Amino acid sequence: MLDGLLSFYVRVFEIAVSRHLDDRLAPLGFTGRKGTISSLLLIARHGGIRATTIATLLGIDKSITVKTVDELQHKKLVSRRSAVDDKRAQELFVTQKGADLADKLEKLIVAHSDEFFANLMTREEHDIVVDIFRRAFNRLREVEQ
Amino acid sequence: MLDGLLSFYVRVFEIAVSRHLDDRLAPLGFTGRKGTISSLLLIARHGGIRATTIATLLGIDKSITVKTVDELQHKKLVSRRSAVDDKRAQELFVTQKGADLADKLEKLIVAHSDEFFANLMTREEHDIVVDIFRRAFNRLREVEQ
DNA sequence: GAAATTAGGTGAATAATTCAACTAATTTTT
DNA sequence: AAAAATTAGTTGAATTATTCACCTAATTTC
Repeated sequence: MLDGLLSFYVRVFEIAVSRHLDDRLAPLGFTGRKGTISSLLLIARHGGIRATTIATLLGIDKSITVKTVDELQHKKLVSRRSAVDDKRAQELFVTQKGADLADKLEKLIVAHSDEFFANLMTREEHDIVVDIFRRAFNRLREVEQ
Repeated sequence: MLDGLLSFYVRVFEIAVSRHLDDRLAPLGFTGRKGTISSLLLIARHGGIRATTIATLLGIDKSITVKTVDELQHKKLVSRRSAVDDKRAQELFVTQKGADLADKLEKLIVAHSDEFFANLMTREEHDIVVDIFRRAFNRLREVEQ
């Protein structure tokens, strides 16, 4: 019944994978709302990215992004700089501390994701799913424009 | 960076697919917390299922399940009946009204899931992913026992 | 039969999300 | 070029969801 439903699996795995990541992160004392890590990594890799871009990329409300960035800035991981070409816009950059943490987190998260799914599917299956999802994700972002 | 991460895609698609379902459900005036629909469908298809089973299946806290069932019962969609073999346990059943709603919802959700992903991947890709996830899901539930 | 575990449940604390509203900057219209 | 509409970021309140510790009663385990 819920058996052939991709939406169901996406939900269930989201819950399970989040829990797994929390377990991995707990020893590091890292805390933060759900989109915090994704946001930090996005800023680390795309210096100058804007809050709105993060919001549309992750599919969340922009007010959440603002709160997330506030948090990251308060921890001195991220800085805001107003854009020269648009004084409304704030460009986001990681600090050195933020860059270091992003590197650490990225390694940890790649390991976590691989480990979590390694128990559940073969490497080939994993790569097939990633490939399909990657293209689907790109299409999703096009559609939502 | 987040690019090859299955955990990332699972999260992003969970957000997007939930939103899509909410849009589809809104006209029907159906409201309920996140696991409400999954719970109702599980009870409809597996009459006599217990709250704890739902909780472990969906990977959520049992207190959430209790609240969800309270809600469903209050709407006269579900009834509790204490099990003969274990007086602590409550077996869950749908009422006629619950069964009707479950049928309606199931059709709607299958349509929603198919429609959502049809825009993002081919039918073959969809079926490949479902197949992999189905087996992964079964393994996940084994592991968690 | 005592001790430990399990099912269901409660309620308070915490966290996350939504939403409407606001300012200031920018773009579009007229 | 002034007026109108839109956009980026932000705030705060209301709502919703989740976690957690704890409780009772029933059942197992020892």
